[in-house]
Amino acid sequence: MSQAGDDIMTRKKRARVTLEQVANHAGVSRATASLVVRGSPHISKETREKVLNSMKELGYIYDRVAANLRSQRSSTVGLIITEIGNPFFSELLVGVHEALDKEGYTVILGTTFDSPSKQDALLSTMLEYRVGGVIMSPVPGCSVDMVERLKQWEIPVVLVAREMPSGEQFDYIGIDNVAGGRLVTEHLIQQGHRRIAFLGGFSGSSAWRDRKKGYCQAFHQAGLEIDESLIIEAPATRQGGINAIKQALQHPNPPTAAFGYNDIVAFGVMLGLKEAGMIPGRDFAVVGFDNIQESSMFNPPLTTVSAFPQLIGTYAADILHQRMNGDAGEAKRLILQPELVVRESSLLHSDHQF
Amino acid sequence: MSQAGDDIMTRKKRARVTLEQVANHAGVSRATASLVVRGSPHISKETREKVLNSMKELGYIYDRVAANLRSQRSSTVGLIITEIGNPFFSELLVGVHEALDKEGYTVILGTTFDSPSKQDALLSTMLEYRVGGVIMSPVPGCSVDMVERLKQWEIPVVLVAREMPSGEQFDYIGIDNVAGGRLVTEHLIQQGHRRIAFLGGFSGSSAWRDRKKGYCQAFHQAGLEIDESLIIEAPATRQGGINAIKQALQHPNPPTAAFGYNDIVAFGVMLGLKEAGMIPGRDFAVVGFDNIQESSMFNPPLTTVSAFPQLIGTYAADILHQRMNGDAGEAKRLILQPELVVRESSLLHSDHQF
DNA sequence: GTGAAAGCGCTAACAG
DNA sequence: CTGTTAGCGCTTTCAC
Repeated sequence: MSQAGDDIMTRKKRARVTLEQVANHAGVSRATASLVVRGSPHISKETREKVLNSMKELGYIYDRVAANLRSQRSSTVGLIITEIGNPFFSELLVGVHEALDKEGYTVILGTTFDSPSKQDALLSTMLEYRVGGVIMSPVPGCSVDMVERLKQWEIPVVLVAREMPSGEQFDYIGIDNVAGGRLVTEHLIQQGHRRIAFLGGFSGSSAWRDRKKGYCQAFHQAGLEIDESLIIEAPATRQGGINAIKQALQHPNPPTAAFGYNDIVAFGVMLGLKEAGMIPGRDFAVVGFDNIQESSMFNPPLTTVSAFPQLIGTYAADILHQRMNGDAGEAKRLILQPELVVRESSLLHSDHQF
Repeated sequence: MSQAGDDIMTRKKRARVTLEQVANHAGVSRATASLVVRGSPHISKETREKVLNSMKELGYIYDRVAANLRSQRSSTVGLIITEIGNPFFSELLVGVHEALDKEGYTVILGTTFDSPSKQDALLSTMLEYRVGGVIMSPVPGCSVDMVERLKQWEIPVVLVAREMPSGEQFDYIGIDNVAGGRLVTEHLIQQGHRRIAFLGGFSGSSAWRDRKKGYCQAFHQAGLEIDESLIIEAPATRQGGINAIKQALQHPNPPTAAFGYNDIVAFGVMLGLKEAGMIPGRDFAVVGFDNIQESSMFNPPLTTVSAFPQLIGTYAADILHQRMNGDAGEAKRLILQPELVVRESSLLHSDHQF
């Protein structure tokens, strides 16, 4: 449960200056010095300056660990994401970090790599470090048990980007994946496509299920039938996209367009097409999901749907901040509406620059 | 110096189970329970199990904050980078985080956005949180003073990617920017270019100065003269690249090729060229630096130099780990050799796929 | 092998 | 406004 593991620790040899030493040096009590450190207004100017001088002179360093222990508070928050490598999450991280930083919180980072046991371990660690709150993107198929433990200790939890089964009790910020899936698929149908593959990602994730739902809705609304064999699960990576499109192309009645679970998959799909001698955006339409920065820079530029990761992060941080300040209202749900961004990868009639 | 700021804190209402309660429940002393928690081998099997059962039953959570306070150790490390938005740093973060995680450390994250005062504040915060070590990429023009404070408290510091003036006392991991700059420039010269702009970045950063040095070396070795007016400083962003190339194109004797300070700048340069009606890779050669993931996906694919950010992160974490375990040897310098990656953006004679 | 007592550096509650 | 006293939850001697 704890495993101190002596080898991972560092012992400080030179003792720090303590508040007591500062107090002695300044000729006041520890309590007074403490008040000065914390900027209390009930301190006379002279005393304050005396103490501040002593602090400077002795090279005093405030010990937040001790202070937090005594006061039973915390100004750290945990951020748990699945993968920093994915730009969607690194942009989300930017939003969270920037907002929390502004409010004076310190961020402890954890990545699960989609492993439930890793996620549990991270949540434990965060509990052990007495974080004041947690922002997390749960791993697919994650059980509420562990996360409920946090709730039990009145540590607010804000979920981002992915929902959790029966996680209605938690605040959630995400985008409308159903609407996003529908937007993308409607666009492709409007471009004349009838056989549209849905590639990459796994059905374990709520985002996948919702995007697929939107995909299906668009088909139904257009009065078209869905060919389940064009829905191919694969890791949400570039390689996953490459493999998925290759499989799709071997279909006896192959698709003419593909909806990648996210932009990374879509990149893979385009690379796979090129390897197969096809030109994405001319011979085959591709769309993605997320609108990460590089999607506009790909060759050809990728049609996709904006998922506003940074904004999600900012909102999540704001809500967490409110919760940590005592807001005990009902669980909030903030669902951003995605926006279709049409680029060349899905416009087969267009001429490319190259 | 501390500014507790009541509003950023959260008070826990429900008290945690303490080790004392576990000890009582199990009918042993606090000290014994503590030994069990830490997996001491000097405990009888029965006692251990009794205690472990009580822990489970009561829902005990180890309090690392209290433990660290008492034992004067720390298993947290601080990671300070300039910007998470830049893929170079997010890949570096991946390397650091993965390696530290494996060793059981917890990472506190900070970003400076290249602001020296922000960097100082972050270092203070990390000190206040009693981090056991710090990995940082110093802001340009950063003074050693603040960082020396850490050294003074025997908190090991490992510098990554950027050096610090008179920072020889610190471990440093980075790439050979001089060699990288030379590689890139030699390549362009070999392609027949004589007027090569060096765009983006600021001379305040050691990486900039070194890359420029390499650029100059290549010119000298080829017996060519350098035109200082083709060296244009600008923010190391896409927009910076756009602006810099526009300025360069207005030169009475404009360049035929550009070396972007990093890949992001190079992307901007290519976008700027397109806006000016030129086609990068056909009318104008562009190379970057870093070889971030998206450089292979750009249109056209970008010639660049691999800077191995993730590897740098991994090495930095390893060295820090050694330091935190008492390795007090001389400051280490690990300089990775960059590798030229030739792609279409610099091969004017090649035919593109589009 | 286990227990008793002391104390890490700080803040809280109350006096004055 | 400032000082006194107690104690956060844990680890560390040092007994036995």
